[in-house]
Amino acid sequence: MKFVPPKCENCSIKNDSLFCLCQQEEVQHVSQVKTCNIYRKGQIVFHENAMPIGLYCIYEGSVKISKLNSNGREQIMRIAAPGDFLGYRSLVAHRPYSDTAIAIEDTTICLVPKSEFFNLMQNNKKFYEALLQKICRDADEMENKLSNIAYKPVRGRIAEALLILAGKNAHEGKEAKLQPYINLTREDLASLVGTVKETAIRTISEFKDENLIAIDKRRIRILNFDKLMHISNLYD
Amino acid sequence: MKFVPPKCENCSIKNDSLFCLCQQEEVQHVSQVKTCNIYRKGQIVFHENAMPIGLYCIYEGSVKISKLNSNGREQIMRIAAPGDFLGYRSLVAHRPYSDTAIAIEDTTICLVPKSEFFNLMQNNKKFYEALLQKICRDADEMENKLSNIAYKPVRGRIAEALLILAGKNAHEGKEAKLQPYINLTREDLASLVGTVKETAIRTISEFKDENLIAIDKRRIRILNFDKLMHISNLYD
DNA sequence: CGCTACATTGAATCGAGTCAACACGCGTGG
DNA sequence: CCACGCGTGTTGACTCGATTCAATGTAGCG
Repeated sequence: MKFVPPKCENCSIKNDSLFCLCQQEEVQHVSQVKTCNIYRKGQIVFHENAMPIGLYCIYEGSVKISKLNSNGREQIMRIAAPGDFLGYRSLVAHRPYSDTAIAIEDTTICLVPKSEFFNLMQNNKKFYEALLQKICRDADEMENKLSNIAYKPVRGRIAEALLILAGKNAHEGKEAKLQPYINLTREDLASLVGTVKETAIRTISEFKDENLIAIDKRRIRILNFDKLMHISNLYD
Repeated sequence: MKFVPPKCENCSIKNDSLFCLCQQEEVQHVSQVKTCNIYRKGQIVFHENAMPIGLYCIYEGSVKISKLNSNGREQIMRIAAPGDFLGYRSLVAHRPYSDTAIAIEDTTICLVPKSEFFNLMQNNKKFYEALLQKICRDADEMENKLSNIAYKPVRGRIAEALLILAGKNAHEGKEAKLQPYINLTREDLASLVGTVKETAIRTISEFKDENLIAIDKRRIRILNFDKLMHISNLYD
């Protein structure tokens, strides 16, 4: 679905993205060659094994990056929010996507063509290095997540996930903007921490009973960050 | 402990490493500025949170790259073999190590100083790109491992780990050299797949009973690759 | 209004972790 | 040369967190 987007140079989330490292004229050029789409809730942005055609940049909404295993179960790697790039790793490595990206609400996403992306990489050293460092940081986060799933009980993993989701949009150096509430299905939340819907629900109920979170209209709002933080660091 | 190593240009595992992308004179220069150490079994090569001082390249032996969680439990991320580089991600990102590297047998490792490494990165585009792609691939592998630990039962994870360990030294495009046998402690094997010693041992015994592997002197030799492959792809 | 997607709760089951005891092999020192 | 200790491997019994299965509730929407 087509959509008339703002110009990149005026884009409200430009400074939340890596584009904040680009020159005015670079951003203007990106703006000219980009395309912009609305993806409805549940719609696929790109699919595992497909070859990348460009760099996706989320303008509004959110996207889950996940992997389907041969069991048919979904493992969500991360939730991407406005200002986040998608698929840069596959793009940089000239490889097919290793994950699938699916909109979890109606989401507006811009697509910067591959060629333009590589132009930026080659001509803007800062941009290149920031990207490289982002990739390294991604790998580190993945390692942490791995270690967590292996050893941290579900209760701690859910607590951690809630904190991370609430603290979305924390970008390089900038203070995290806190989201007022978390709006993921229980199923997605479960898949994000590597468990099943029912277990996630039970844990959430516990948290509610303990007054750590509030639930209105299925959406989760965090009441007690400190306590959740503590639970998230407990190992049994 | 000091050790007189071969010159890099004559090093037998040069072509198993990313140095195969370097010019003769580049390799010679690396050889002049590198230092070489023997690490005894159990000795730490570098420690989580320390700042990198250079690039480690394994000449002989093997090293486990792991993370200690606050629970005191170790999660092994990967086992590195001759020709593998260590710590490049932290080096590239100018960040402290996110893991600890420990020799799991007596191991000879060369250290290329940071400055020399960055020289190579800047002057040799091929080397740079190969490194970048390696980092991307690492992240992909980590994702797979994550998804596995979340959903694959221990039996499948052990089967997979055995296959990977047996197929070490598979480098870009080259055919994997098969290791005759796997020589990890049960504890390390357990930590690699995210379980405990006892469970790993039980699974290994099962495999032995099913004639999928043989054990002599504690070391594991794979007898039936296909069947193990099949088990590794089973999800319950 | 009724369909559909999502959320919730209970009961039964099971995979895997924990605890404890013991076996084996190897190197050191008496 | 043997005894001892230590690191590692092995096995059994018990426990428990988490998944599975099944039934039911609730909200939003055409």
